Amino acid sequence: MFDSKLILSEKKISKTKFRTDLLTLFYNSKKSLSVEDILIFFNYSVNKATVYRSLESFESKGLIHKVPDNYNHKRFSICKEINCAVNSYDNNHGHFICYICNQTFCLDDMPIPSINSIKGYDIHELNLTAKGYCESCK
Amino acid sequence: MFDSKLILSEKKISKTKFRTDLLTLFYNSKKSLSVEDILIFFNYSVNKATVYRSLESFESKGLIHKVPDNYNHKRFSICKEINCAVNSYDNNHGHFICYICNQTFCLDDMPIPSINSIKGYDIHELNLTAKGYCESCK
DNA sequence: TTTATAAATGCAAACTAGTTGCATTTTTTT
DNA sequence: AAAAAAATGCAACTAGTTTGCATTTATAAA
Repeated sequence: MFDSKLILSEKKISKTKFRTDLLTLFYNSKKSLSVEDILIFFNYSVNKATVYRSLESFESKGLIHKVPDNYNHKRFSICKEINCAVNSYDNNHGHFICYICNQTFCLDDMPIPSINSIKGYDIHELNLTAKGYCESCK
Repeated sequence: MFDSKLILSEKKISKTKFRTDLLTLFYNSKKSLSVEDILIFFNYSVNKATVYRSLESFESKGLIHKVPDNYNHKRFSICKEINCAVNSYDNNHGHFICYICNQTFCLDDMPIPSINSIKGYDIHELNLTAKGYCESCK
């Protein structure tokens, strides 16, 4: 299992009640989370600026990674790897966004092809995003 | 060559001076265009609301297609196919965004693998976006 | 060509996600 | 227990985008 407080310690992030609960929420959630999802979960008892700042902290320490979102809003998933690539979409796998529920899923089974360059472009990152109907919505 | 007025007629879009010039700009541009790019080109002589509404019109008629943007701003390219998939990124090819100039290029040479489903997800669209350094910036 | 109908435009105001400054509180370090 | 550092709440702000409405321009009908 995971121990949110221990993980926050290791990453040198202050163990406030909110950040501990937020990290636990990420570990327990099978879904990616938007700022709105988080505010709803905490019944708007936390300030949105705090949410944004916590997410930025978690992301910069490699605890969570950005995932694409149908509305181009900020959305994150827990990193399955110990240390995620910082400040970019996790580039190990593709993502899937459902037309109906707008949920973003990590497709661990869909590895991204490794292409280093094409027609003169020097490629450093490659993101693969699928859209359609997820298991519960189709 | 192309005839912007004829194309607007075919798509049943009013042939105003601005829309004709805008479509011509798209046809002449090797680059994708953001709202800001367009405002600059027209020296801010057109209202931004008009730009947004024209882009929406062009996109819904399949004349232009959305491309990914480093800042999540609206950005479009002319459709090379006669009828683009409406209201989505053109899904025939990948896109490349340059770290330096933030320009988005269509990678016609990078076809997107055809995957219909994976692990229970019903895939209807697949977008591939690369980032790195473009020819002029590297 | 004139008339009427529909679509496009400009402007200002509104909307919304996200950010920032600052005073206060909480956590960590010593 | 005291000092230093980090996190929080709040309000104000930013910037891209959208909307309502009156006016102008383009299209279709007579």
